[in-house]
Order: sequence, then structure tokens, then C-alpha cells
Amino acid sequence: MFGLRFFVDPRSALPIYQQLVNQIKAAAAGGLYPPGQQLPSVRELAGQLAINPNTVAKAFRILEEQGVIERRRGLGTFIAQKPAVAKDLTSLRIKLQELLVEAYHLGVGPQELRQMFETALNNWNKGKEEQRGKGN
Amino acid sequence: MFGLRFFVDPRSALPIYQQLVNQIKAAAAGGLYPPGQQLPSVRELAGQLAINPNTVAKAFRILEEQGVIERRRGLGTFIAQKPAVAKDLTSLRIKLQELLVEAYHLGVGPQELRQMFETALNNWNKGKEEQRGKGN
Amino acid sequence: MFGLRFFVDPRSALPIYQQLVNQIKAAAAGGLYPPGQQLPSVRELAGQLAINPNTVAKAFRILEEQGVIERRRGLGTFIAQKPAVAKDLTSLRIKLQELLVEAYHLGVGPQELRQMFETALNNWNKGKEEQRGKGN
Amino acid sequence: MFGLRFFVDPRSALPIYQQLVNQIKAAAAGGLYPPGQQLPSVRELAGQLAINPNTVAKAFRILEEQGVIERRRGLGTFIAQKPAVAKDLTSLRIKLQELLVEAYHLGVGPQELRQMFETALNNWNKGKEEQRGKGN
DNA sequence: GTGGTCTAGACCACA
DNA sequence: GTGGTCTAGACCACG
Repeated sequence: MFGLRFFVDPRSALPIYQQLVNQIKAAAAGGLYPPGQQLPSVRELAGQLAINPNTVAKAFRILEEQGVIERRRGLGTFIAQKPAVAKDLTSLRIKLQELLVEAYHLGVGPQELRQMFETALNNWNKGKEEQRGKGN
Repeated sequence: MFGLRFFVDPRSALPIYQQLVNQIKAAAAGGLYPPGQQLPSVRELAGQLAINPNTVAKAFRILEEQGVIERRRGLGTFIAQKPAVAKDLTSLRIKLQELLVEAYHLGVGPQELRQMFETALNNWNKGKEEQRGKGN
Repeated sequence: MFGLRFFVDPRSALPIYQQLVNQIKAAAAGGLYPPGQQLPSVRELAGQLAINPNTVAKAFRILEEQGVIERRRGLGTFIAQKPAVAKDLTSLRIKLQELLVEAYHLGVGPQELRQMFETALNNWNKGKEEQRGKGN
Repeated sequence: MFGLRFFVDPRSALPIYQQLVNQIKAAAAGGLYPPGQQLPSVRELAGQLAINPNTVAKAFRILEEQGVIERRRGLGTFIAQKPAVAKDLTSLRIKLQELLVEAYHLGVGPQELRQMFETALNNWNKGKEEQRGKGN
């Protein structure tokens, strides 16, 4: 539909399947992949990225376990309908802590960090609105 | 002096050395380890955590590369003096993005996330003040 | 393909891993290992040199940090594509100073040193051309 | 006589005694310490640098073995008279090779390296002349 | 005493 | 198959 959207860096310390997981989750969160959107097939994605199909399959399996995507036999893979349930927020709190710790060690103070946070939040909302606009 | 401060989970998917890196960075950021403070020796920490000294040494090596600690042969390991230089903030931006993505997939909206952010920021400052108070 | 290319001296004051680092950098600089070339695996090199795989792995880790090689899990180790960016030349300046100091203490004067420098430079270029010729 | 001339970095990977050896050799080569010049005593130097006297003693022992300094019992330590004998130049050739390898991996070409070499050579001679001038 | 190097050998993750 | 992690234990260099 829109050609290559993902890319992987084989030299990264992060496993390729993890890079894929992160990117697909980010694409969904950013509004590029709205709920119900069909994803490329394992083979197609593997071909585009020039990586092993097993690696793509592993990423899809993890995303399915996390409830991000749904696989329908014979049809393909789709972005899941967002479950409105607020599950366990532990992972979110951990990421928040990690953010603060990283900021400390880079010499970024509370004020500067708050500003970065608000900027990121605004950009995020803006991106989602633009995607919505596209659909009209 | 105050017994066990760190702990590791050998069954975690996160490597032990990485768990140690994270905890020591968090302890330093939280004010538990002020700049110049001496850390437990490799052998001592390995003994406390019941892990191999090489694993501790690896964590220390990574922390030194990140500028968090300094190792001096024959003397010991110390929390680095803060360089105060504003380095590369890429890693911080990445963590911010990860935070937003995680929030999205857990159904946490911007308002709720902002509240969590402010709460975490306040707790962090409070913790550091308490540490300062201890020193008096 | 061409048998043993490296060798280490376990009795040297220089750590084995450092000897390996130096030799691999020299081999790459001499044109024996062009960018993208695959290196022997950790196990294979350890076997050839009769040293522990961990020691080879440490050398590889350092070379990767210096941007000389790239390690890809499950695939192997490769000479990095030259980044062409002009980085920090401090280490080079230090080596130059060391050269002059060494020359002084060996009673080698400026003229003689200049001659040695030019000779080494010519040999270096010649060596690289021969390697290129081999490829034809 | 002229206060602190040397300094050591306890955080460096290079052993302190080696840092001292290098600096004293460099000072002698640069003309700051002409042959016959008396060096500070072990205790004095250790006190100035706030390091262990054993460390200074080790540096002096190595310098004596290399023929850079001479110790006269009851009198002190002195820069040796330069032996005009051109000994083994192997160490010099090795340093030259290291210089070329380092230049390659930093993307510094032959022309640029030659220029740096000539500049360093000129600065070196200039420094020595200035020192000579001071003595008049 | 400290950290640094190295070994022999196990098990796991990745592609 | 590759590299990555971890262990147990030895020996060395440094200050």
C-alpha cells in the first residue's frame, strides 16, 4: 500500500525481532496503523527488509501476546482493536523511572525534562490528528 | 555499612550485569550515591549478590564507559564527578518515545500520563532532599 | 583460506586481547581486510591461536567500540564500512609525540626520523597496492 | 625550582608510574630537562603529586633501566648524559607503524599525516631552542 | 587490599 | 552455525 515503512539495523545491539516489535508498536501508537489495519504478511515483510522470515514471525508472535495485533487464519494479520481496559501499569512506571534516571545522568534537570515531555506529547497528538485527517 | 542495597534476579530475561547497571545508575540518580562516593569492591558485591565477580566487573566496565563511575586500580570504584557537559540527548529522546508508545498500548491518555510524570518528578526531588537531610 | 594470519605471545607484557586488537587493526590498515570482509569466528580464531574464546571476544568487543569491526549475532564479524567522518585526532597527535620522544631517547635526529617516516609511508602505500592487485 | 611540572591522572587506564615515565621522557626530549639536570627526590615528587612514593620509585627505576636518568647515592637523581650510540631502533619502527595504523583508522591520509608530522617536528625543534635560550 | 587478565567449560539467544 | 552470558577459579599488576 505505501511501500517500505519499517527498517532494521542489523548492526544494532537490539535483536532485529525486537526492533520490529518496537517499530510496529510505535507505528500503531502514532496513528500510522489504526485499529483494524492489515499488516504486510510475514513473507512480504521479510522480503522487504531482507531478513529471515523466522525473525518476522517471532516479532508477530510477541506482538500478538501483547495484544497489539491479531492474526486471523487465512486472512492475515491486523492491528488489534484497542482494549480500553487499563491493565497493569507497572511497565509504564518502570519506563518513567528509567526516563528520570537517564535524565539525571545526562545532566538534564526537571524543568528541561518537563519541557521535553510536553513537546513530545504535543507532537504525538499532532501526528495522530494528521493521520485522522488523511482518512477523511 | 548498610547491608544489602542491590539485588538481582538470575531468572530475568535481562542479563544480570544489566540489572546491576540499571540499579547503580538509579541509586546514583536517587542521591544514594553522591559523586566521589566509593562503591563496594567487585569481590564484595559479588559475594553479597551471590554472583560471579566477573559479572560485577562487567557491570562496572559498562558504567565506566557511560561516565557514571570511575575505577582506580588498587584503590577501588567511585561514583564519577558529574561532568556537567550537556552530551548527546538521543538516548533520552528515545526513552521518551518509548514511554509514550507504552502509554498508548496500555490505554493511558495524555492527561493521565502527564499526572504520572509530575508525580514521579516530585517523588524524585523529594527523595533527593531526604538524602541531603541525612547528611546533616 | 590462507591459514594462520595472526599470532600472539602469551608471555608478552601486553595482554593477549590487546595484541589481537593491534594486529587486526594493522591488517585492516594494510589492506588485508577490506571493509565488509568477514573475519574468522570467535571460536575459530581462538582455536587457531590456542587461546580462550572469551579472550578473542574481548578483542572483538574493543574493536567494535573503536568502530573497526561490526558484530552481527548469528552471522559473524565483519570489517566495518569506513565512516569517512573526521573524528577526534587526539590519539593520533599523542602517538606522534610519543614517536618524537622515542626518537630523541634513541639518539635519532630529525633528518633520520623524517627519512624513516617517508620510507614507512611508501611501504604502506605499496602494500595496499599489492593487495589491490591481488583482487584483479 | 619551578614548582609542579608533572601531573598524573589517577583515573587513566595507564598506570600512574607509566604516566610519570612518559612525562619525564617527554620533558627530557623537549629540552625542559637538559642532561645533568637534577630531578626532584622520590619523596618530594610523591608529595607534590599526592601519590605513593613506591609509585615514583618504580618510575625512576624504569627510567634508570632505560638510561634516561642516573641515580647517584647521597646526591640525588639526574638526567643522564645522552649516549650517542644508536641502539636498537625496533621500538621506533613499531611506533611508526602504530602511527600509520592509527591514521588509517581515523581516516587521515598520507598527505595530511605528513603535514602533521612536519608540524610536530618543527614545534619540537622550536621548543628545544627556546629552552636553550633560557639558559643564556 | 584493589581491579585486570585469562582459562575451561556451560548454557542461551539469534538468524 | 554465530555471538552473548555466566560460572569457578587461577594468577598478575597496581598502589
